[in-house]
Amino acid sequence: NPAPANPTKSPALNSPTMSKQIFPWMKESRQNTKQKTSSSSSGESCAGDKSPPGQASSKRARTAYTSAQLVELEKEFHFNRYLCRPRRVEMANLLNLTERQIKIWFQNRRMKYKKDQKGKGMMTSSGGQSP
Amino acid sequence: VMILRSRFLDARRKRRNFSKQATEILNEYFYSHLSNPYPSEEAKEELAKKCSITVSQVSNWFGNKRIRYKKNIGKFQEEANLYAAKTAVTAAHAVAAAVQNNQTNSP
DNA sequence: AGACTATGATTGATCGGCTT
DNA sequence: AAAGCCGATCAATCATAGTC
Repeated sequence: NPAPANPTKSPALNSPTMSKQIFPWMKESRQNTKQKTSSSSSGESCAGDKSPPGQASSKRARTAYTSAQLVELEKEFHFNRYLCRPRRVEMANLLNLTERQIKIWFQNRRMKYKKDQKGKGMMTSSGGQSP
Repeated sequence: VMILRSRFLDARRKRRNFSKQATEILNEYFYSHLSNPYPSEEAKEELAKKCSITVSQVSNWFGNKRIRYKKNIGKFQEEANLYAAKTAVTAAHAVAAAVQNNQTNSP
């Protein structure tokens, strides 16, 4: 989003009651930045991508994965941090999720793993307290 | 489906609110950069240090703040004005100091 | 004490950039 | 050219802390 050239660089806002604008980041609710002239289902290579009843928006509702699904995914992640294509297809069918969802889950899981590793690893010499 | 889906695997329990000063610092940054409240990695690190929290927590804070702010701008109007005025005063002091400094060692 | 709101954290999913 | 990965962000949701 080309930010509209900001004419007023540093205004000396004196009065405490004003200065509220609607900057670009406050708008657009995602999934809109790229308006191709024509609308079409995003090129998905995953089979089984059910289009929402009817049509309209691709609300991509936040699907809540079941604990069973998460357990399987977690188990697989412990085995391989990365998934090969065949295995992904297998899991997609097994867990009733799309290949895309499996792929995304592993990506997010890797990020989480990395973040966790960051937090650990630096303990001076103090133990945890517990009131 | 599967209500009470986990109960475990959820380590988000035992949360503690940030100190008043920390929130103060974060809000100061947020409102003084309202046109683009996306601190760089370096800025996040600096904020994290000043607030005595982690960089992730700084990221979470800005993420939540942005979403909640845009979701209901009106609700934050008061807060926005408060911090806008605060930073204006700070800026005024800076300018005053600069001017004085300029006068003392000028041609 | 209980309902309601504020707030930090988690996570499924998207966007843009870069690599293979 | 297409597919995958990464890093950052979004947006919905969870669970708890604070307020009245």
